[in-house]
Amino acid sequence: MRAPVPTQVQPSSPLQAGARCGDCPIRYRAVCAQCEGDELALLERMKFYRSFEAGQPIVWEGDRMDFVASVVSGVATLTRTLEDGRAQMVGLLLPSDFLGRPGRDTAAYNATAATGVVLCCIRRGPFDQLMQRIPHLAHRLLEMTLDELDAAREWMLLLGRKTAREKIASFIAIIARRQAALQKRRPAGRIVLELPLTREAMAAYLGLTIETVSRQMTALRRDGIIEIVGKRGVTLTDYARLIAESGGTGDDGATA
Amino acid sequence: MRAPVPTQVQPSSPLQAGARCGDCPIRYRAVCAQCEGDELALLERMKFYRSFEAGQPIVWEGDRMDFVASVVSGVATLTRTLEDGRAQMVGLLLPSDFLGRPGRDTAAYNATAATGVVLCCIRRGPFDQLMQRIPHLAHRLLEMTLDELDAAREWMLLLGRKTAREKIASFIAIIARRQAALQKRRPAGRIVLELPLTREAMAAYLGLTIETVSRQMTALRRDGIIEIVGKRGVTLTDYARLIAESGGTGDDGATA
DNA sequence: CGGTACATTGACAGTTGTCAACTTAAGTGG
DNA sequence: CCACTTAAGTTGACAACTGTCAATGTACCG
Repeated sequence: MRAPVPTQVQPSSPLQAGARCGDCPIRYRAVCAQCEGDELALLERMKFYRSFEAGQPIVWEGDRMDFVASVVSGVATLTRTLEDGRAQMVGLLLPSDFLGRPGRDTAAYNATAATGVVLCCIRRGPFDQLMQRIPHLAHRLLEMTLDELDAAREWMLLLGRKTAREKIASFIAIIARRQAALQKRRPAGRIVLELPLTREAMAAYLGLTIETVSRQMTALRRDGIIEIVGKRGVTLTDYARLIAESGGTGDDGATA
Repeated sequence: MRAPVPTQVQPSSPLQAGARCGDCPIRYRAVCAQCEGDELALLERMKFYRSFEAGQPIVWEGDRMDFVASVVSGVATLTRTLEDGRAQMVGLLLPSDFLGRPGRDTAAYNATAATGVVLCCIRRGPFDQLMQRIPHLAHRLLEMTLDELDAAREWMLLLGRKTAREKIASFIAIIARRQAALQKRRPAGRIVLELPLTREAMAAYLGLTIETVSRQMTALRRDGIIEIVGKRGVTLTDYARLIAESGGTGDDGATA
């Protein structure tokens, strides 16, 4: 969760600095999805990119946050912490997901780059104004927020009622579905995956300890449900079997 | 969770059928809060009330839902269920909270009246159109949805990381805060409460069993943190002491 | 080819769930 | 108004699951 290497890269990106919105990989899924023409041009002038290495903090709970952002690539996590240090992940941000809250100037969560992450940022003040002027923006953000709320509720079901084994199976299924969606396929049969989270982050996601995550991964492997490749690699022998282990209600509920 | 008595009251209300929006108790907190004049008049013509007795289902997961609604009075719950019947509450709707999702025609959750409930309803089709025409509506709904998302994330922290004792203390604190807020006070010192949920519903809220809820309530009483009155009554001897038992991060995170 | 962070495994303890019996609060009808 | 009925809540004994603490193993970096 902490910067793994002292390589303190400053989070301003040289890469794709001048990339056109039209070429953006998240063009039709992000908060700007419904914007066209003038609206998009406005956004295009205001946007700037920031990059983060795996493990780097993006913002810390309580910090001033003077921008909002869309995840362009990579995976970021939102985490909430109890006074004594117990931490629970409360958001998993994938490409096109939105970070920050319009009208709020301090971060409510710890945001961390789980993998290398590129954000498309806009200063909060100007963005708040755009929200007033461009109904498409507000409308799309509402839609995305409602989706996130659905996902959070699915996640609550997992946290409150699933066993450790079901939690692990559910998590792997979520990653499998997401990966299939990127390739515009339905998940089925044998699937090769790369988990975007460490065991520690998985534990934070699932409300478990690292050790329990590890043991249940081993148990699923022993039972022939999955194969484990390196630290991050997982191969499903049969997607349907994994789903059967996940405790049901596995419709989709994954996004955020 | 099921209708406690066979008194099958049909959920159409005789009460306040013609109540004016101007007199509405949730006028300045509900989705219509920012509407005035013409906008409010539009809503006023379209609204209708429905009442439910404690224990009655409002809508069932997968059912067609042809209206959206605001809770005018009482408490409703949203619940998600696993195939084998394990149930987790995922939403607690208090007066002014919104029920239903614009643009979605089937319910995603089981909604149940925890107490007697009055809903102010609008048919979904017309409401969706109003969302386009009245920016205030969409703006307020976004704001409310973002608040609900925050609350859901606080709830996830509770579900994933708090002990049974902390969960109970947190829940009582949430109810105490809400009640204090209604009376425009800060919660402090000795407080007399009525819990709006049965032990079963509390268990569903907290990701526990009834028995564990009961045991922890007893433990808090034995330790002098609370007094238990009838089935629903609780008296806090000292709000600060309760908070100390709740595991921290008790800022607010309660609403939905 | 090490070094190091990450991951796995084991032994044990503690918390919560399960099953069952019992108690109490509240509502109903005599 | 009280006894009765019934659902809701409590308590106990025990089992199971997950967490804790500690040691060991192993991918992946330079």
